[in-house]
Amino acid sequence: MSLKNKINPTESELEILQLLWEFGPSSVRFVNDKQNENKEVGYTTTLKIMQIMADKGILIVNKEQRQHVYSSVIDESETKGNLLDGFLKKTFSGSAKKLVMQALGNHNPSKEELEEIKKLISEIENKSK
Amino acid sequence: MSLKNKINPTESELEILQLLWEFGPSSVRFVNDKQNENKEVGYTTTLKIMQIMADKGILIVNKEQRQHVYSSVIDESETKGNLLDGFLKKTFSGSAKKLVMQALGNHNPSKEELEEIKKLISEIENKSK
DNA sequence: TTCTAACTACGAAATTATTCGTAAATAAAT
DNA sequence: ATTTATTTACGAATAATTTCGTAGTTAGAA
Repeated sequence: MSLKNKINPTESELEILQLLWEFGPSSVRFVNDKQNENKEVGYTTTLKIMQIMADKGILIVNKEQRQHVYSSVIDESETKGNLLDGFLKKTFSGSAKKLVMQALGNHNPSKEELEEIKKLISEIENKSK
Repeated sequence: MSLKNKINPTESELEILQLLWEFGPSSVRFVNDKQNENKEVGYTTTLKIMQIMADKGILIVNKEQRQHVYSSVIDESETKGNLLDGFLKKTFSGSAKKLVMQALGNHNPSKEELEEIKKLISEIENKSK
């Protein structure tokens, strides 16, 4: 994909994407059940949004069975990268540093998390040598 | 402020807040001019949103002069922290680590940024000793 | 076969956020 | 003093997203 097709899922679209990324291709029923573990969401609401996503080309549908099976077409980390980018611009004037520092400062990361991050930093440093 | 008043500015509210945080108490005209350096925004649009924000208690207005002067009531880093929190939940299942790693991985931070982040990490590590 | 339950299709209502037009008030300029 | 420009007030139009009701269809159970 050469020219970026900047996909910006809405909030409820993202919610559904997260489930499809985690559990793979799923029926509306399955997705709706998962959503209802957290908060009440009407079945037809989930259906409608998944249909809209399919229209937009974010999902593809397999209609061979009566229970249609939906799968995500878009890549998880690419999409999250885009979302992060937008959030970064809007909230931290595009500075990853500011965001990272706010994230680290606010969230009391565990020793293990810090270790992983330090590891990642040295990897990045080594790559650019 | 004891019980969190979870303030969630919308996108255009945040845009205005950023300006008020940077430049301090300002008139609608000033804010609107700043906005128009980037993109066209109607004057009454800016006015309306700032009035709404004042209604919500996000801004306070000084009406002594004809040009009302608006100031932010909410704290910059607290608000950004809240926004980050929400974004984190929605997009990275609340894991600051995932987000930080995505941010660092995606944004080719400069050597200086990495240094600052490492410094911050050691500060956090020392604090918890 | 007939009844019932589950599913899709569809459109409209509700919600939230944003934009804009117009009127009224005030100050500044001529 | 009259005109002109700037500002606030207000409500309505627009837009985007989400929710929901209802009808029609299909599959499975009785």
